[in-house]
Amino acid sequence: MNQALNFTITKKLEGTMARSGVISTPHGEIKTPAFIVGGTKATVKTLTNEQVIALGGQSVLANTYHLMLRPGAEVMAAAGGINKFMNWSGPTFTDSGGFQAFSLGMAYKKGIDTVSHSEKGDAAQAVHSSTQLAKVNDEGVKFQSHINGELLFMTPENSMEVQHAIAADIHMSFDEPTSPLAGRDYIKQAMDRTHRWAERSLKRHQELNAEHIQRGECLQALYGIVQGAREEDFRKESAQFLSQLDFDGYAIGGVFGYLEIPQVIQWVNEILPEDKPKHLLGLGSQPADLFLGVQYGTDTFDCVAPTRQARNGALFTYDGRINIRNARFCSDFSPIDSECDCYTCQNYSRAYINHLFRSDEILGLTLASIHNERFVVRTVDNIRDSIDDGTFFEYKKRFLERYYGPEQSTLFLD
RNA sequence: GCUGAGAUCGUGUAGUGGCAAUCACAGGAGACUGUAAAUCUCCCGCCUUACGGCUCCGAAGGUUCGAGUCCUUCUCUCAGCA
Repeated sequence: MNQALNFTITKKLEGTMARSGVISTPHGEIKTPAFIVGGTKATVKTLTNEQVIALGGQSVLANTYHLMLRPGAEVMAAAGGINKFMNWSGPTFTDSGGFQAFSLGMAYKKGIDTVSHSEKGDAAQAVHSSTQLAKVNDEGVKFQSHINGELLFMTPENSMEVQHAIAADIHMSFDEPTSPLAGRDYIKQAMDRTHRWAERSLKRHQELNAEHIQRGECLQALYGIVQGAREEDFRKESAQFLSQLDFDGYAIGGVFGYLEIPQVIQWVNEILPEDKPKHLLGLGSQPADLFLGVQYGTDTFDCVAPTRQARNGALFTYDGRINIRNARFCSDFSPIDSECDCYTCQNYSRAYINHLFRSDEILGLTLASIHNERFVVRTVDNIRDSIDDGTFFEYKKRFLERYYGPEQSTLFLD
């Protein structure tokens, strides 16, 4: 294919921004909407690729910052790219490392989560913190490695160079997400910087793709990242700015939760080119994210929460989330969810998984991860089907009312 | 039987004359959204929504202004010797 990426919309859901489609990459297709599996360090934590495929994972997303630190860009290049390195044959994404400017910067050890509107704990002191491992300036982000303290400097250019060494199918431009505590002045400053970095990312990306052509290699794709926090004018400005640049797709970044999804995503998706794929960065820790994201035009999601929460014992059921460690599951021999088709639910009981967690047995982490990841992957797959057969709103209502209960679910039903 | 060492929260411990309850484990619950994360937070003698109140260092006495701590006796445990 002489194009890095091809996106075909197969069905639009009337009266909404939702659509189903197919993203074609050199490593295969992604049927969208799709949940992209978190594979930060070129591994889906606790799972083999066979398990990821069995739970329906179409594509994985790795992280440039992490792989740059270890094993390093040279090893990734020498391995022949991430697909060969981790033995994954399907489509892949890499995040640019921009998010670590936030998670290792303003948010580092400060109890700032990606959703809250106000500080909790000692977050108020974050602004004056000297413990943060990332500092941003116009040129790039100065990181102190969270592994060994080594100093490194990431720029849009070297993020792209490392991403091309990793050689995923779809890259992200280098960006700066802002803290939920940031004021409008800083949000604007970071957004403008993100725009300049988008131009620099794109330029370096195009140079690197030209080299791929010369060597007869596959082209790689690049998404531009929209920022602007929860500010309507900034979000629209950001979408407008990035629309004029020749990206293969767009990602919506920043830190917000499901309550802001309808507004934030609608603002930008009404402006971004309709025929390009849209990725919602870091959202999908719970069903409301998925339904709202798709309804307002999201084609792909990635989120580490399903696997992280699984490792910490928080498991999805159609009736809401449970903590499998709770005493009440010690002698509960039913599956995590009796309607779930995952390997774990087909073969193991709540009591057994409770025992594995209490005993610190690593199989528990794997079984829990299979379940949670299958739950979100299947939910997005079912959402796609509901777009194709026109039953999206019925499905959404039935799912969310049961999951959140009649009162809370009214927050997402319109 | 003799000698010695011990007995503090469910368990193992810290505390060696001055408001008892440190640390760990076990236990109870919660959080987690582009992974710093098999992590973090809270509770964990009794009562109390909370504020706070009441207990409590094997048992009983004693010394002392004051004892988990010092003394006496007893009970139990462990080790060694018979």
